[in-house]
Amino acid sequence: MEPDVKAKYQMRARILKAMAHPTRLFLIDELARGERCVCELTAMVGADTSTVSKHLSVLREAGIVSDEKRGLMVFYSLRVPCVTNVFKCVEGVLEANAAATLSAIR
Amino acid sequence: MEPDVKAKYQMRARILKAMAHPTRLFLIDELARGERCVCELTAMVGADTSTVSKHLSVLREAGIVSDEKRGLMVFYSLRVPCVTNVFKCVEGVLEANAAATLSAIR
DNA sequence: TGTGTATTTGGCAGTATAGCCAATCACCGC
DNA sequence: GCGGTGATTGGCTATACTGCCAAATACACA
Repeated sequence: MEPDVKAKYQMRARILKAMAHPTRLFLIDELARGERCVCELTAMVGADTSTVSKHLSVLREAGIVSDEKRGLMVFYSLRVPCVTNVFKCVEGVLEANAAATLSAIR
Repeated sequence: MEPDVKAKYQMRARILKAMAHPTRLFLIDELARGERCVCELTAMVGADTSTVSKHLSVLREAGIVSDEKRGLMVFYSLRVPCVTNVFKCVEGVLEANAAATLSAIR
């Protein structure tokens, strides 16, 4: 693989890696519904504030979400709407897997 | 997060995690063009055969690719075509990032 | 049966990631 | 300015991933 091609796939992988975590997928899904502050998200996730904050910063550094400080609170929102399309595909894989398992049993 | 909701996101994350690696993205992209044997892919990637084989098994276990042995060689192919749609979204994020960087400079 | 080729598996060392706690920073109201 | 609240950062340990080498497996053909 040539260096420039490799760089291209590294950039793509960086984005996907940022998404590839259960908590971060949940955060994306929730932010697809509208902006949320860290406190709300922390309550939903049920983990330490610092943990959620770090997950959000991973998503921010990947350019998937953006943050905006208003008073004491920081509000996060989805920056790229199509991210939810990724979910459709992922669920397509899951369905295909389920179908394959089903036909294997039969 | 309730256990069943958590499980849902863990499954999704498993699929994305399988994709989130430069070499594996390259393999997916190449397999989108048609089936390839391990030897071909190894030559293209330029890594050890064992390394490529392990990457392929990660994709297989996630249900993204399927393998078929014919003679000495094993041919891999994309099992779910929509995976390439994910790329479009990822590139959308990359473009948005680039645009943001650009406007920051100006 | 034996040799050679294609692929997988086991094992190891280096690196990265996750999640908690503690400490710090940023901002508001008093 | 001061205390209080929301969020981020630093640091630590446990866990997972990567990529190579070496060994094992699977198959074809002589």
